[in-house]
Amino acid sequence: MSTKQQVVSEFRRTEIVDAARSVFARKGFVRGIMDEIAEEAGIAKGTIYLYFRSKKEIYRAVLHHDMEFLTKDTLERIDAAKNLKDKIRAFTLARLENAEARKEFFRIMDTESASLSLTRSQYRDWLREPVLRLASAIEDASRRGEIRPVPCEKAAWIIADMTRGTIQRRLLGPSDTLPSEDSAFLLGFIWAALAIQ
Amino acid sequence: MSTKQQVVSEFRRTEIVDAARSVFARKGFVRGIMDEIAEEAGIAKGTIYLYFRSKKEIYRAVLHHDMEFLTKDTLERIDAAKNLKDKIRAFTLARLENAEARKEFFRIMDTESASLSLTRSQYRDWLREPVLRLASAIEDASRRGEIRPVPCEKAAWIIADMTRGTIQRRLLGPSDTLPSEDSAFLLGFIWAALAIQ
DNA sequence: CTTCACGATGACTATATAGTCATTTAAATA
DNA sequence: TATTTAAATGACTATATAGTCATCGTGAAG
Repeated sequence: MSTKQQVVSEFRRTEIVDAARSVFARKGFVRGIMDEIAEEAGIAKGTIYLYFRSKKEIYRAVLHHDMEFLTKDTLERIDAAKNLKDKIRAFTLARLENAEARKEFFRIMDTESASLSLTRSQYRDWLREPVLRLASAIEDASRRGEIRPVPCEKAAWIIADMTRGTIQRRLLGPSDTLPSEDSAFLLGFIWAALAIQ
Repeated sequence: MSTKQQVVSEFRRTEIVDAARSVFARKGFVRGIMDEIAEEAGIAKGTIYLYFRSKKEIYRAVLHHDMEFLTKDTLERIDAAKNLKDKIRAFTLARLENAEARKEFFRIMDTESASLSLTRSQYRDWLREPVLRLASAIEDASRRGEIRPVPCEKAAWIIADMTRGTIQRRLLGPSDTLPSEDSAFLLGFIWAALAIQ
């Protein structure tokens, strides 16, 4: 296959995935119908099936692409931070800012679930890596006596819970706070819980 | 309408709601089909439509009934507790224990979402009342100087977030901890964050 | 015992939509 | 330019399932 064809093919796939993301965010998996995705992508329905086997495959492509990015970004930011406090801030801020920049994707994650075997438990799998990274940072800090001793994995998970909840509340309506403000509040709460004294 | 008929009618409705809860918990709203609900209830499909207008109405009946109970139970337990610490424990424990006792319902809440206009934002509406009750308890304690000053509503919401996340983790697989243990961990974390010093 | 009333039934209909494929259109090649 | 090859199209098919309704069965009333 020539390079040019590959480029065109990749372009079509991206077009379709973008349209699908928009439609799924508005309607969910079941009510997001192929005709609408085709219309939004500006192509005929049959064309979609030249690039994807099924509706499920498109859905997976959307989630996989966006999750890959989010996970990568979160991990990089955690790793770039030097101390635990900054790593926690990095985690929350990465999630909050990405949610702001990619509302459609987060709306799918927030809203959608059971439509496929995918998603809810799949979501946890994606989340696991960043959370475990946070957990080991907590463990290190705990061992060094920088924070009080806590079950590090449990602590990491509830940090993720608070962050997700905050994001969901932001998605519900136009929020009057910046991601950085929400992140600061979370960090304040979490750090108070972890700090010695 | 005679009392006897009312009793029979109420019995049928309960039968149907119970079957529907079980089916929806396993399959979700879309894939939970009426034939299966009828079979599980041990009646013909047509009979269902003598007691409910539509599939949506059954779904709503399930959620409404169970949510009503959960909200009531949570509020009662919060109100029964005297001090803030006990109120927070009451909140988390009420949710965790109910999740344990009514896995099917919580599985619907956890899993399902976009299928209807209902559910995700509906869920927040139901949650709001207990959370606000918690928020005002936090405000009282804060004013009395029993805890350090915090934005009470935000704090209440993230307590709810942590609780929900913990429940969802429990639902994913058989958990090796008791609800009371998870509640204790959450309370320890939260109290450390709120306590003075 | 016969008739009536009404809840129960399940085969059937109406509808929505994922996925197909014969045909058309455009691009590449000779 | 003519021919071949591939991509794009959208009307169509196949299927799933929510909801209907003519019919049946049963218990109560007369």
